[in-house]
Amino acid sequence: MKQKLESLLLLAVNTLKEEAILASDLSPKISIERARDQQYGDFATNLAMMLAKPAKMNPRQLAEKLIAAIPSDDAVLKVEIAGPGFINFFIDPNAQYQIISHIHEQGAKYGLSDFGQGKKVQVEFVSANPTGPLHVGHGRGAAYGSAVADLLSAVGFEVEREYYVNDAGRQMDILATSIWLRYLEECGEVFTFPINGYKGDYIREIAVAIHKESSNEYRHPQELVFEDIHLDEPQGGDKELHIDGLIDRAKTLLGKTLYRDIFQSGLDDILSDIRQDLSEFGVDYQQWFSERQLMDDGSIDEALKRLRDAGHIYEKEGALWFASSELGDEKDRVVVRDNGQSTYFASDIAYHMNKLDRGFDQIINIWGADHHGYVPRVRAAMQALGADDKKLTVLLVQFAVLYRGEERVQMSTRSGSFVTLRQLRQETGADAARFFYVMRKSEQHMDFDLKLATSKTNENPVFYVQYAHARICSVLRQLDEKSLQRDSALGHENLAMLTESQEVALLSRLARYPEILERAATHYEPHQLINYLRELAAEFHSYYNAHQFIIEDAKLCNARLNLICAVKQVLSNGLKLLKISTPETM
RNA sequence: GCGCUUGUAGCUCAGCUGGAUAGAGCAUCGGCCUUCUAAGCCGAGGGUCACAGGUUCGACUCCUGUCAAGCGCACCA
Repeated sequence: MKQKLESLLLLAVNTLKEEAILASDLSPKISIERARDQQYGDFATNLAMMLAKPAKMNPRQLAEKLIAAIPSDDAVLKVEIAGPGFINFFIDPNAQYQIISHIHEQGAKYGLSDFGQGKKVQVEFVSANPTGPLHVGHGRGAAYGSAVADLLSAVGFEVEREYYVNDAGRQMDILATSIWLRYLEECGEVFTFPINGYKGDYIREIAVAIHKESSNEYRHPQELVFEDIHLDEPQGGDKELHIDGLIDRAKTLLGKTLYRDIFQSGLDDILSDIRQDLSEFGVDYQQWFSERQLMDDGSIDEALKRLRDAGHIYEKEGALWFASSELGDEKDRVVVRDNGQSTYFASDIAYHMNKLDRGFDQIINIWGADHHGYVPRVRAAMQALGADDKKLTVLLVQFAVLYRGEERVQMSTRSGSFVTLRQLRQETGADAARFFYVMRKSEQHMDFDLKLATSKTNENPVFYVQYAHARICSVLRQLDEKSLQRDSALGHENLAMLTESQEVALLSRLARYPEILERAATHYEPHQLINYLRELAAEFHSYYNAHQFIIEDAKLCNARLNLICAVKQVLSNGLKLLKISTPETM
């Protein structure tokens, strides 16, 4: 419909050009909007106001001439000038009714499009370090990332969802060492657990499992373990030196193979937990990409070689530096430390090189907002690798600040004191959790009140939308109970009887769904879909309270049933896209 | 100090590429169940869109500055 109006307006503009009212070199961008209010018709354009200046005319006068030049069309009932010079279009309701049969024909496919033309898009999200279970902070990234991916795929992009597994580096060594120490405690060794170790219960569980399987294979007396280790912080030492000493001790006492065993069982255990957690949350990945693989298969060396060949690498103070400041970063970055170890950033360069090599048209990284300072250096790396950094989109998700009522909840993975995503799901249900996370713009700071979200009663808008769906199902059940049959053909013939204000509003709302999907997808804003569903539900509830559907007049009854079935279909399509359930009773 | 993000009703937030009288939910107040689920509906009150300039026919929206909040400025990941 929008396109139709656009072409009509274009014809009008051309006519005015021929009449020399408008300069012939003028090629205005015609924009058609949905009218905000029914009194302004269905669609509106600001074209006259845009052209007023170049045409040196009063906008309203120009609007009159434009309207006169618009060819008549069956679908357009009338065209009006309003306000400072808006041109409002009133669409023939008969044209609007078609949307209902269209929705019934399309069913679950209604709203999907091939807008993306099969372009390959990779969405990488969550990618939390596998050092512990996901907490509620990761939940937002998970819900947002998967919603963005699902939206893109709904509008015709070929989407690959990926989790980057940081299975290398110091944090993982701390994890392995923490597990080993807990294991030693299981064996009966007595010592003070390092302040910088991971203290969560899950560490002990992993240790217990290892102990059960292998008994004392990894055991060493604590005197040997702690001999000559730098003191921990409470003893007046340095917690970082203390833990690093213990890591080295674990590696030497255990040897490469046994240390790797512990490391690996910790990683496997936690990663499979994360995988299951996400899957239960409706988040599934096509790819789990290992950082260690990049190190092992020489990708990092290859990436650094490419940077060096392109002249972006130099040596200083025993370390290798990437000259990222020449490419928009605020300073240069170390890629290989003076001890010969490559940095996390070096892995990331290799990782993005790998992404580029896989031939994606678009790479989307979803990061926590605390990583925003990291964006320029990754862009710099992409440019240095000879790639177009426009292929990269980084979407930042602000942290959800947790409250329990008025009180702010402090969280730390290290100390093991945090609310896990799993706990949240169990308390609120996955539906409410997803809805809540995605309801807000991603870059908006978000207060997540656990008390509110876990209070299962009212207040949670997810119920509002689901309730609309359940109500429609209930109406259809009533038909059965009254031994009535829905006659959709009869309804179809009588759609023109739908003239109540709520009915007209619903028709226009239903027709908007595909536009909303496209906009939500291309702007990476799933909350727009949520808002749409809330509005659709609100209009339905309003309709429900104002009018009866199951009535004596079979024609009107079936017309209304066709309408609410279309509403049910769209609610269902939208909720399913967001991986939120569509209950038939509540 | 520099950078990124944010600032809209008492609270939590929407506001589509700049458009017509800035909207919802919660909270407050008043109505609606002998009729398809009251987890609902109808109505009322509540706003200097942080502040000050600028661009524009038109600014919550774009630009500049100020103020405030969060985050980031490692040879950590």
